[in-house]
Amino acid sequence: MFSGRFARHQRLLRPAEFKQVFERPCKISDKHLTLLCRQNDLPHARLGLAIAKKQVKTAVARNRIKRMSRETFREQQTMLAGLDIVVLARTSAAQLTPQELRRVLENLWLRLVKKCKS
RNA sequence: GGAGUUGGCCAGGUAAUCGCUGGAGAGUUUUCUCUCUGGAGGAAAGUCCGGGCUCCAUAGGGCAGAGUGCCAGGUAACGCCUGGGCGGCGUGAGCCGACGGAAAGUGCCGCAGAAAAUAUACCGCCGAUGGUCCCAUCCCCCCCCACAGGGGCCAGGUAAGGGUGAAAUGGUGUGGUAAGAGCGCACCGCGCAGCUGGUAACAGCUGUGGCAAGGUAAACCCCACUCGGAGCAAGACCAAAUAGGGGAACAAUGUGUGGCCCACACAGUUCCCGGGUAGGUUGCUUGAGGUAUACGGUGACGUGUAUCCCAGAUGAAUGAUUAUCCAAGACAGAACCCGGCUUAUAGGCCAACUCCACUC
Repeated sequence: MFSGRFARHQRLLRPAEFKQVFERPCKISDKHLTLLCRQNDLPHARLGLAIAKKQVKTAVARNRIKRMSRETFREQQTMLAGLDIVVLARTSAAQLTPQELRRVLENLWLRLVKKCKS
């Protein structure tokens, strides 16, 4: 499959970093997920996950969304370079199968690049 | 073979590629790269109990509050487990039970029912006894003596019966009576006493008492026993930036008090100290540990020996894709750690036992 890593510096780690993205976001969403993004001054992209317990009840479903987000991010990261992205889940996201989730995410990444890179 | 009961176990497999993360080693000694090796559960869940650990509080005792509640044992401890007793359910293997006290007191008991705690009213039964009235019979001039039927009403007797109800003042039978009643008796039940068995809960037997006047304590309550509070965001350590605190040194420095020096106060520069925020480290996985085996015990479990190290993340790792096999994959994701309980769960496997049918 794809080569491509997902190391520590490619994640949003601190509350302050999340706050930056939430403040002036470029927003993309469908009925399952919402993506927020913002330009950073780095040569690579960074991903943050904010899957609320209130929206997605079981830990298994939360993990599934997080893992799939990371995985698809890892595959698409070259075209996302220079962006800080936060993924938010809605209630319906818990019902998706892994295959559906993958399709939804890949679609969203493409829309995100179109909108926010320009 | 079918139906079932109990206990235990498993929880998709294999291969390739690309990732995440703990540890060890090497290179590089910011940090990254490479190699090897480990990486969710039976419930990790609910947070309902119990304990370890940490900090705080604490002479001792009482009250309040909460919990537990047949007996014995196991355990670090428990509301858990094991064995036993009693009661209930099942043809049976087995299963279920907050299972102390209602002659300390208070409260409550819908509907139905005569009546729901008061031994009495009501309906009903009887009317022997006492009173009264009527009819029949007998006698008749009157008196005395003997014999004497049926019925109504009243006084009164009665707790047997009254289709109800979860529950109605022991049950069944028999004697007894005007009708009845533990009023008497037999058996069963209950209370009390003794003896026997058992560590005990309790059981059995014998004797004795006519039986003492519902239920509810998961209603208050009484009795016995147990319990200090908060939780790993506990707690310990390191520690920027900024502001402020204390101390020391510096000086021909400035301002104020003063006529001036000295001195004092506030500023200045440098250094040190303690508190402490962001952030980081630690607590953090070797433990009431697992596996095997021997011995003790009905068993829960205990003791000895050997052997193994088996997740430790911190925006939070354990995944993705492809191929393939089959019976086509349920519930579900560690967050300081253990022991339980409860709840969710596609299926599959093993052992012991029970009932039914059939064959020999």
